Amino acid sequence: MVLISEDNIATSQAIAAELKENILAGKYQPGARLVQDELAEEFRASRSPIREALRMLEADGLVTIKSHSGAWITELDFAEFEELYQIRERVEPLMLRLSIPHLTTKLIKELEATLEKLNEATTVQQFLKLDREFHLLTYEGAATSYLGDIVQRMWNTTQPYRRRYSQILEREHFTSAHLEHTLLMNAIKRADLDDAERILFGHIRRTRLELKDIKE
Amino acid sequence: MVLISEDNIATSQAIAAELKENILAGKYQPGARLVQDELAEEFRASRSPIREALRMLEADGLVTIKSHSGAWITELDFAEFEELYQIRERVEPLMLRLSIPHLTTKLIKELEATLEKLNEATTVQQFLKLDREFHLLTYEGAATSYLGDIVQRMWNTTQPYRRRYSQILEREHFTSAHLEHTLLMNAIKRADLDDAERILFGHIRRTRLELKDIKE
DNA sequence: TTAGGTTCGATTGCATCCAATCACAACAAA
DNA sequence: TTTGTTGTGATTGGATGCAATCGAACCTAA
Repeated sequence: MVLISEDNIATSQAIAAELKENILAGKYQPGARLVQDELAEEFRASRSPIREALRMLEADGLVTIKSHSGAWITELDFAEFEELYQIRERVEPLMLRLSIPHLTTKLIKELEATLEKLNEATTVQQFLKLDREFHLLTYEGAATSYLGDIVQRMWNTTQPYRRRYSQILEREHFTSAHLEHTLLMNAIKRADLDDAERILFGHIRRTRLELKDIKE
Repeated sequence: MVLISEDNIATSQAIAAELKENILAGKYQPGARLVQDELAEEFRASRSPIREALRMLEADGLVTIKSHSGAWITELDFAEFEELYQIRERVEPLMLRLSIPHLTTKLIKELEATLEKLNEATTVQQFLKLDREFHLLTYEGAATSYLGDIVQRMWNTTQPYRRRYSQILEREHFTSAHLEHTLLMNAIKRADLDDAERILFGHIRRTRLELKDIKE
């Protein structure tokens, strides 16, 4: 009798998962080449599951495949980065709206704990990690099948760039973020859907514009 | 000297493209099983490119793969269908906004021609085909790298269901659509971004709600 | 009858080998 | 120099064979 249906994961999926971790952790630079043979050796597998894993990561937006040529860590120019933020502005408020009514008290406590740690973060590293954790937690209540994928994908592909750009952000940015996070938390606790949407929209939009300023 | 860089397409890509056409044309019912061996025979290829093609279609949302089990034409329950429409409401107005400023006069003429044909459509088949054509054309000016994929993906996966549900829509629905399309066309010609966004949002939303009514 | 276990055919997943393609360097011609 | 051509090594793409896995029918025992 099997209690937990462990869904016998294929090795291609395991490889994809591990590669994904590595990429998100910043092991590879955007634009870095991924050679099938090298990966095969690294993961002690043949090239077949590697190829499949690369296709999966392509679907996640982490890797870009060019036929007969190779695979690279996805690289964004600033226009693409900006585009992704514009999509986030539209899409994440919807996800938040769908999530809030189903947030359990346990999740809300978790959220508050994360927010507290986020406010005490001293390094940019910590800030980014906890910021991601906080926002994705606010979406936890949304039982979606597509929206969640889209949102995750955008957080994934923009990850290396958030890291890169955040280094040069002014202190002001972080205090604004801090205030907005607190407002968002309150709106969530009040279950005020419209207000929460509006705050989140503004939060993402402001970040986009500040990053754009840096670029110019 | 090669003038058109024909980007030597791998057979896996060709297979993916053809399969995609078939699926969108309704050759397979949602939920239909896709067996690798059968497809391999049909396309006179081995299973390797078939597997890759299936992964690509999975990324397009057209196919759902379950490990060690098989691939099926993606099937949506009504909740998922509704979710996709809610995403469309948020995302397509953005795409329209990014598109309008770059629409050439040639494209606008094409749009008007399509709209005219759309208004004269007599069968549901024709209506669906031209409706898709019209809307996707309005986005043609947007030079996006991600948004376009997302939007296309949603039109793709909901295609069989639009076909199914449209059969039972009231005449009223089509007259509303007709009016909204005309308003949209005018807003586009005026390059009135806000108005265009609003009309499109309402258009998608109304469709979603009418389809929901049918279901109940 | 029904719940649980077992077997077996069908199908997917992976490894290996060979073919196709590309990128780059070396060379030739203007 | 610059442009075009040709070869060659590295790498990806595809075919094939075998192993792993699933699920459904069949059996067994209560």
